Amino acid sequence: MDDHESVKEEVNPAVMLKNQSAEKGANRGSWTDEEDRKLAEAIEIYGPKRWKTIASKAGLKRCGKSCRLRWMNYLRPNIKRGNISDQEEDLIVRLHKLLGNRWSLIAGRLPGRTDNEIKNYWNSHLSKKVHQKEKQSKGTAEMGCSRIRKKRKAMMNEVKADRTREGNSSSGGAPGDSKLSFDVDDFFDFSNEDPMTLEWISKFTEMDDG
DNA sequence: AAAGAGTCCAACCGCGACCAG
DNA sequence: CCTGGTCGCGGTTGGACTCTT
Repeated sequence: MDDHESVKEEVNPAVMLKNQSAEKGANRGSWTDEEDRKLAEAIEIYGPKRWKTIASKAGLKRCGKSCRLRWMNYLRPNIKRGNISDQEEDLIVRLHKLLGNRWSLIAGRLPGRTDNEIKNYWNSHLSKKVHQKEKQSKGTAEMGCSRIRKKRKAMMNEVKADRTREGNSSSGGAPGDSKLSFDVDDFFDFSNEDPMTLEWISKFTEMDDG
């Protein structure tokens, strides 16, 4: 397994600087093609689970976590990279309004996109955009749409109940993470909706501006 | 052309949740 | 029920790249 290590040194010297402070024996920093290949092969055999096993079986001096991240954000099949469309961007903004920084949930609604990519995209593009927009369009919210109200109310009640149930047990964790009794997947499942009915999301989120 | 500033994005870290023993 | 191992998530970092002066 010395192969990829030497490759790494050649390929990315900057990484080695980082590695100097890293724990002994573990590779860190950017992944090489060789490492990617080994990881992909191991996942083909063992499946995208048991990351620690995969890391060792693949002969990678990486932790399981790192392998998982690499797979999820880069090597996974059907992954879309870059070129986030206006439609996708719009959806991200709306979902962020509803969900906050729940990047994995948001990513789940955007096929082929990763939470990391969306998070990065938000931090570098959208957060500024949205802030500007918010300043511009203050006080233009309007009410309407009973479906929105129903869903919103149901959601808020659940969140509220969930929080009191939990008390103040956790300090830093995502609030009510995946514990909502309504099915988030169902809630945001737009697959059976025609584009026109997606309007309700739009109205839903607009209500928050008021 | 060079230097500095700003932006992007891959990867790491820490924490909480989950699960098997 | 408790404990240790593992996984998944969100926040953060820092090197690479691009733009501006």
